Amino acid sequence: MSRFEPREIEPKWQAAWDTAGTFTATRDAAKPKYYVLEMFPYPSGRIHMGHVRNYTMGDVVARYKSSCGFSVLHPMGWDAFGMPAENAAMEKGTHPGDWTYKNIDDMRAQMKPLGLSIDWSREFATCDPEYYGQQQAMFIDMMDKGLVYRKNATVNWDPVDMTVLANEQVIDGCGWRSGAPVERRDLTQWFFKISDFSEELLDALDGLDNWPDKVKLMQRNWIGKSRGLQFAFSTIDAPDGHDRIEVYTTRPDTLMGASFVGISPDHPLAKHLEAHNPDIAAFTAECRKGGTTEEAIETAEKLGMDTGIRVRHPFDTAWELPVYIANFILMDYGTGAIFGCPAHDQRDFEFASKYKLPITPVFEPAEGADPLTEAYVPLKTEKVRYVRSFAGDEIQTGEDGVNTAIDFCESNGIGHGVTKFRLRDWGLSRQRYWGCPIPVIHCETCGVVPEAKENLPVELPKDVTFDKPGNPLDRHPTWRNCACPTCGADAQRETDTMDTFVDSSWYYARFTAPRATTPTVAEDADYWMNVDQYIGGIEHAILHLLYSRFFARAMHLTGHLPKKAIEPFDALFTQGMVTHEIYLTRDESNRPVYHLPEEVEDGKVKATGEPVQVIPSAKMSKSKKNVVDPVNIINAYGADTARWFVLSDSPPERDVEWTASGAEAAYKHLGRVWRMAGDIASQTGNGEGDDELLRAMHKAIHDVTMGIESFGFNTSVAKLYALANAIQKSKAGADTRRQAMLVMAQLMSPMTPHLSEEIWSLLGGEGLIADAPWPKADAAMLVEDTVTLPIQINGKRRSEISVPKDMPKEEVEKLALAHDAVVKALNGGAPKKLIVVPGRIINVVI
RNA sequence: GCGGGCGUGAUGGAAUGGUAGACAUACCAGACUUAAAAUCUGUUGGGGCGUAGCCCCGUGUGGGUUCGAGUCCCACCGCCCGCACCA
Repeated sequence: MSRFEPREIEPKWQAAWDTAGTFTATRDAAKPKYYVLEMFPYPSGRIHMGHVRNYTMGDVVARYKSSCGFSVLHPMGWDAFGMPAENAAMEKGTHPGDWTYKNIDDMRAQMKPLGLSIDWSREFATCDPEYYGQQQAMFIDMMDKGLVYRKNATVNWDPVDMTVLANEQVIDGCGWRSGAPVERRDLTQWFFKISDFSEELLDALDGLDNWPDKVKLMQRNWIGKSRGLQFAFSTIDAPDGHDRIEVYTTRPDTLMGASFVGISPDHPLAKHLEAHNPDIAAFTAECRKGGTTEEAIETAEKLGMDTGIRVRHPFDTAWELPVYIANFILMDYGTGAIFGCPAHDQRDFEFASKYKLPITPVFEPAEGADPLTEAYVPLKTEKVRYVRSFAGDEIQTGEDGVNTAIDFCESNGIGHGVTKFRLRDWGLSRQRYWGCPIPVIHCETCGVVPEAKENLPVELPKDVTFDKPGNPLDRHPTWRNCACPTCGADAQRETDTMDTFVDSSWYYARFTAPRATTPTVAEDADYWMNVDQYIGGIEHAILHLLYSRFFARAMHLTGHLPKKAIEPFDALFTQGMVTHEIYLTRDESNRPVYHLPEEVEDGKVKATGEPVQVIPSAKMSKSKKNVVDPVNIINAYGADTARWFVLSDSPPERDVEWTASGAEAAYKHLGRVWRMAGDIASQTGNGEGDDELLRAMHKAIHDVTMGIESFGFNTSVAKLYALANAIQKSKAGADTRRQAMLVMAQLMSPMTPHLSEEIWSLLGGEGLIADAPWPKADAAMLVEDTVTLPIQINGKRRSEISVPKDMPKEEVEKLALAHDAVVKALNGGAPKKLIVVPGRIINVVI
């Protein structure tokens, strides 16, 4: 018997699948369909272990569903627009398109040896004009439906490079290349009206039964529906046109604890004041330093400046409150102005403490709370006694208090109750080259008009330079010039391109008809949509998934998707990352020097013998050099080993740490299975314990199937280890062992398809294992005749008894009470309580 | 800062509120071998005792609910993800 040689087996079976067209997805009215999709990759040029894990999981589902009789669609494409291509262009002088397509070729070549059951005939890249042209057509349709508009929005501005920076390019408030402190600047930008769908996107989450609760919860909080009071403070000594400051609050019940009014540095009043007051201008300029992310704003030191303006409290016109400009107030949420109640809001508390503003409690503090060191913030459901309530000193829950306050204010003519959402419209403009051009034309007479559909795609010009920062489309000599599609006069193209999230918000629909000359084709979309199982990283829990949900709705409104597809992903699974230890040594100046895993052996750098410091498990990243290249693993052990390893041990939703010993172990196990199959192939004759082995086999069918169905691939793998052990130990006859081995090969086939095909053909299975129907467990073989029940005394396990499976509860109780350990513990007395959970446990309470 | 998640032996992990540690890794011991590798077999949460057995402790920390908690609730600690221009 020769050795287990994946390098011989794997290409052979991949060729066999190709020849047979095993994975070509076809519309088949006679079969139920199943659409499994993994989040498509960005073509960085190298696949990494995270890809291997993601696509292997999808492949397990795809192959399993195919065996179960579904017509499966399992496609692959490339999320190909984005900044890295432009960065490469700047650094290496290559064109972003050339760089991207080269990377795609490289990655496809790295991916194919994995033996994924992908229908490669449907492959596309989002930077293909055939794809983004259809996206432009949809953009125009969305304009027609009023889902697109322009408005000013704030961007990160690098004052040295004179360019817009992505959040990622802002490091500690400074531009990543220039190092200059970033400023916030307003630009006119394109927006999708996702906020029209706030309520709908929120409510529809309830119907997504096969999405993780955590993702739905994150989306709910992101959409952020709230009920509150909007009202105005009247100002004293404020400039003309600012005699009122509109405020939105979700806690109007704390209005009697107001101690100041805060406005955003971008509030119209602040902007008016800074134009006339150099001190205020200096302060707001200070506030505008740093990046635009909410994180940067919220974690910055809380700064405030008294404007000198005062407002009157709505319930007591003699009560005056100061108006502060504060850097933590967002212009994007509510009205850009708040009232501060330091006694019951921690952030207001810290602000009031810093600027020596009064702290006035509205309700009695909680037991043990110290109002001098922190705010008392009751839960919505918590009952509180109001001591300074305008609506009566009552005990009620916080939520009731809010509603009472809104009612009271409305009936007294102070504002009105409103519902607000935190969700903002989707700004899709990017001042960059390598993206889908926004198909719009600026005409002096007609204004901003969409490009005519017959002129699509608006293709990116190839002749561009990246020798200076900024958008090359802006400085291209001719591309911008065009004729107005409405009046024919000379006009100019929009040079903003689309956010790459737009590209990834509808690719799932495009896979159903990837070569069509319309965005989708009705009958294909009808047949294949929705995606039955979507798999990807938890980092996409909010933005990508929310945008896709919005886009599917927009596509339905514009006639590109059926109604049923407005929630495009029926089931979602979020998988964890692949991590690895980090190895580092220090150079002469004590700076860290990172080492690749293959350069390290026994805690020492192979080349120098220098001992390494080991930092436990971290996300694989190039800069930390803790990456394992799947290509090396496949070359050394084969694809089946890599696939088996990433499915073993760790639950799919959790991070998995790559270890060399784990990969070695996976390889050894597959070799063992292969040898067992070889042994069985040459065996004949009868043995003993056939029934026992068959029971183990049926139990494995049941357990492995359950594991796959519930995304418990690690437990399926464990059950397959158990079955391998059972077959190995069994003395059963040759036919039975062969039968068990064939079933094991089938159960393993979604995970290790090449080895499974090899065993299948070796033991005389019919056709390809990929085409064989999934085995069914015989229910009769799963039932045990007797069960062992643990006996607990006062909740602690003390003994156990074996009873027939169907023994009535009363008889089990009798047996339990007669049991030695129980009799001894009772010491002649009677138990306080006797709990018998049939088939589970007995608990005697004394 | 805000939102979400996770935490179990030396290690990865298993466990519809019901025998904690399945299955693996590592270690140790044995078989085979001149030897090593490979392979096969077995042991292994910690502590204790009168050691065929029995007892105590044990799922990040501290409380709570329950006949019974790794699992549910509250607080805390640590780590991870997201925060709207990274993909």
